[in-house]
Formats: sequence, C-alpha cells, structure tokens
Amino acid sequence: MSSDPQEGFRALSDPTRRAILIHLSRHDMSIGDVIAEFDVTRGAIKKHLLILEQGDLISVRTQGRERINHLELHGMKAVRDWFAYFDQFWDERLGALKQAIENKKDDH
Amino acid sequence: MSSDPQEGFRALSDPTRRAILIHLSRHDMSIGDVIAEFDVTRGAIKKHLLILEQGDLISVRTQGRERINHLELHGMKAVRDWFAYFDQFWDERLGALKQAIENKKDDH
DNA sequence: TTGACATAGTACCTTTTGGTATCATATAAA
DNA sequence: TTTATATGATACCAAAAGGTACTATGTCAA
Repeated sequence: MSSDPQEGFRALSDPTRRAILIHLSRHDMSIGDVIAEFDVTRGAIKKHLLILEQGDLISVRTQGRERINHLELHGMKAVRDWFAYFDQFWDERLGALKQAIENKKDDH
Repeated sequence: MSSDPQEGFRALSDPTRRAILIHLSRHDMSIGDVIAEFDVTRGAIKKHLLILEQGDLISVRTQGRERINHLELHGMKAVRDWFAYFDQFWDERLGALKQAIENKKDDH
C-alpha cells in the first residue's frame, strides 16, 4: 500500500535539504533562487535537489532556461505512513487527534 | 520549544535502525536480542543503537551484565513536530487520521 | 575462583555523502 | 549572431557512515 520510505527518510536527514523544503513550501523556486538562500555552491545545491527529487519530496519542471522546483508531498506521505505505526505508543498525540476529529464532527 | 530534530532524522535514515525501533516497540530487548534479529555483527548493531540513543529514540539501562534497550519517543516527537508544519499542505491527511481513530474505537 | 557469557572498545576497511572547481550546453537578450 | 545568463555534467576531495575483526572488561554461575 504505502511505498518504501527509505528515499524520503534519506532526503530528510540533511538540514540543508529540510530548509530547502521549507522555502519551497512558500513558493516554487528556480535552482538559482534556492542557491541564493544558502552559502554553498551550485553543485552542492544541485545534488540536494536531486536527492529531494529521488525521495519524491519535490518535482522539477523546465520553464525556458530555468528549472522550477516544486514541493511534492508524495514522499512525505510515505514517511508519515511509517510514523503512523508509532501513534499507538503516543498517548498525548492520540488524545489531541481524537479531539481534533470530534471538533471536526461538530462542524457538520 | 521543540528540540532540534537533526539527530532524530539522522537516526531514522537507516533501514536497519528503523527495523530496530519496530522490534523495540513490541518489547524491550538486550543488545544480544537485537543482534539475533539481524544479519550483521555486534559492532554494527552497537553503533546503530548508539545513534538511536543520540537521537533520543531509545534509552538504555543496565540490568546485571545485560544492557536493555527501550523505545523512547522523545526524539520521535521532535521529528513529528517538524513534520507538523507540512500538515497545512496536506488535505488528504485528516481523512486518514479519522479512519485510524475509528479503527481504534473498534478495538474496545 | 575459575570459566562462560554479555557487552565495551579499538583499529581498520570500503562506500557514501556533502562539498568544491571546472568545463559544457541551452536559452534569452542586445 | 554574439553575449550574458541559467543550468548540466564531470572529476576530485575530505569526512562520515556502515561494516568487520579482534581485544578487553565486567558479571553470573558452578
């Protein structure tokens, strides 16, 4: 059912890549835009973007001579699904979720 | 408020370590118990357990000549908290959670 | 107290990772 | 059609990761 989270976990294990995801959550960015936000070379950023793409956390489309990076949550879902297993051991969270859903019910 | 998830993400990026966490979720295990479940040497497992401990995903207590490993969700919480930011981009999520809680209800 | 058992620690090896620098290619603009 | 811009690709490097083998230490049991 849920795909292998390995590439997603791998992609998320680096702080620069997580920061890139936060940026992309605000708006799509060209590679140049991303580079401007960090103090590393183009080569390094290019590799990070590739790993994020392999983890299905971003997608890339060509627009003229630019390459636009876009947040893609498919890989994130695989990771979240793996996490979901541990919810049963996490009382605090379950209570909060239950309440959230009770509240949701009231909206109808 | 929420602590740095880096060590947690790092610990979760390896499939063997994730598998160890699943095992520990069922019951505490000595290092020897963990080794018996995998096809690698004691040294390798020892390193994995150390990294899990650094990520606050497990705790270890001494019991006689054994060292008992126990699932510890503090590090997991740091990781989940980081994830929470992305919930706003994920519509689908609420439906899945609702279902999870419905299933939980049936167990009672 | 001696032997077996459970784990710790160290040294070492290979592959991966995160990074750089440099060169090549494609596209937009003058 | 040059020229500047945006990106791709390759080779290279140091450090980290994942693994092994071997030795040392602490503890239970006969």
